[in-house]
Amino acid sequence: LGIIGSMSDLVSPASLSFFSVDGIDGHARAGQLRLPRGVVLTPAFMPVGTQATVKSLDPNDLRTIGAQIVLANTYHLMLRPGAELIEQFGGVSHFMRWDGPILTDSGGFQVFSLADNRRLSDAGVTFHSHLDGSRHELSPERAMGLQAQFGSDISMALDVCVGYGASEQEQIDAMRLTHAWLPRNIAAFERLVEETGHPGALFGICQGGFDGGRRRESARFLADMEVSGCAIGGLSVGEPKQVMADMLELTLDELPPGKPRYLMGVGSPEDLWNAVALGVDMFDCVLPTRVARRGAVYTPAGRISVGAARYRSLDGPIDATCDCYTCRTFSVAYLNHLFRAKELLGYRLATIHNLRFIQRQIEAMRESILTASFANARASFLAAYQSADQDVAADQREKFRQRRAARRW
RNA sequence: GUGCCCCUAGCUCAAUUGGCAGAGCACUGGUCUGUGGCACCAGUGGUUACGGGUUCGAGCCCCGUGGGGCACC
Repeated sequence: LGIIGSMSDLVSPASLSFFSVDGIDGHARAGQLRLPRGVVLTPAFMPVGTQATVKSLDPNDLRTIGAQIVLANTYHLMLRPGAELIEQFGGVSHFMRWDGPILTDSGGFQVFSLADNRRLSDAGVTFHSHLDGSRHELSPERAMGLQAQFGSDISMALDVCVGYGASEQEQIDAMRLTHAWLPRNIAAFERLVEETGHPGALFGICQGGFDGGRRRESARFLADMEVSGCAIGGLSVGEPKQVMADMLELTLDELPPGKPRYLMGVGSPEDLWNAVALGVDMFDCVLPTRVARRGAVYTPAGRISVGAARYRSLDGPIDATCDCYTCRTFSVAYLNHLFRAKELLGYRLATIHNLRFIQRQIEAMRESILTASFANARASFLAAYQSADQDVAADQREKFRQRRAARRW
């Protein structure tokens, strides 16, 4: 089949193993990740269920879509309903009746996105709840404890993320704290494994902002650490796509091939194809679910707004090649009606379609890697797929940033 | 029948002393990347009920017509 096989050793702990098969096309890899609650085939996309639910879907929907693992969020769940309650109910998986693996984000991203409301120190981060203003502290040790209470299959290290516009000093400080915290994340995690028998795995995160040298430095730092997987943080935070690709390539160059690489917060269909080509194994992103709730659905030709006037009376599915429940059952005209009427079913049907669309891309990538046809598959996808206008997106981001800054005064 | 009030974008309403006719919703297009998001960005849309008059200038003042509302006969 023209496959170059490479199998790395088990990466600790015993509950987690990873091996990958390198395709002959560039750096794309197909692999398998064993976790306490199941096996994840890579490349993998993790739907985001921040508050222990993928918005508008239930676990049956997720299974039908082909989701393998779901992401939940430490920051949100610690505030509501609280880690003690979730622990009483047997962890996030059992609480939400998703019997597959879950990954929990550490809250590091919220330190970034809630920037108005937090204070960083060497010890950790202090922030005020967006729900009731109450004060909370998050440290590497606490983040690990919470994620163990959540019963996470994969815990994420607490890191510090900065946006694209951040100053040189902010970028340096974020990396410094991320590095300082990583050994503490690991020590706390290992202590929990030993004391409570927590069966999950820990992924570390590298940062580095948008300086190539720092990106390499941070990736090398992470590469030497005793973690089960390596996450790339601080990308897809407002930078142009080429900048992200450049930073990603440098980073991957330094990461060990024997561990899964997780690109956090990505992405759009074209980003997934491009990042897999560079050697990424795992992704999560709110984009497919968020845009679905605004009536934007994916097709092989690009994203369309299903509520647009031109679809008012269109019969037939969103995408004739799609096998999802929505496409097999409903016309575009009906979806158009649901979005115009703001009916709840619209959110669910569009979310099902978008997640299935992404999952089918992921499956196509894996299949093409294993049959040594990834480069062709990627080229034909990208040739047909019209991606969203990045100039418009950047323009709007800038307007939003200015408005927010003005409000702050 | 008499008196008073009202008529401005598709809808609900602003418009300072007479001085560049606006907003929200709706409509049209777009954006969203480890989810403080049912959000955001932009755009179309006007003979200011109609006809006269005063004025450099009228949505605004005056006269008439039409339509609607309230009160009293």
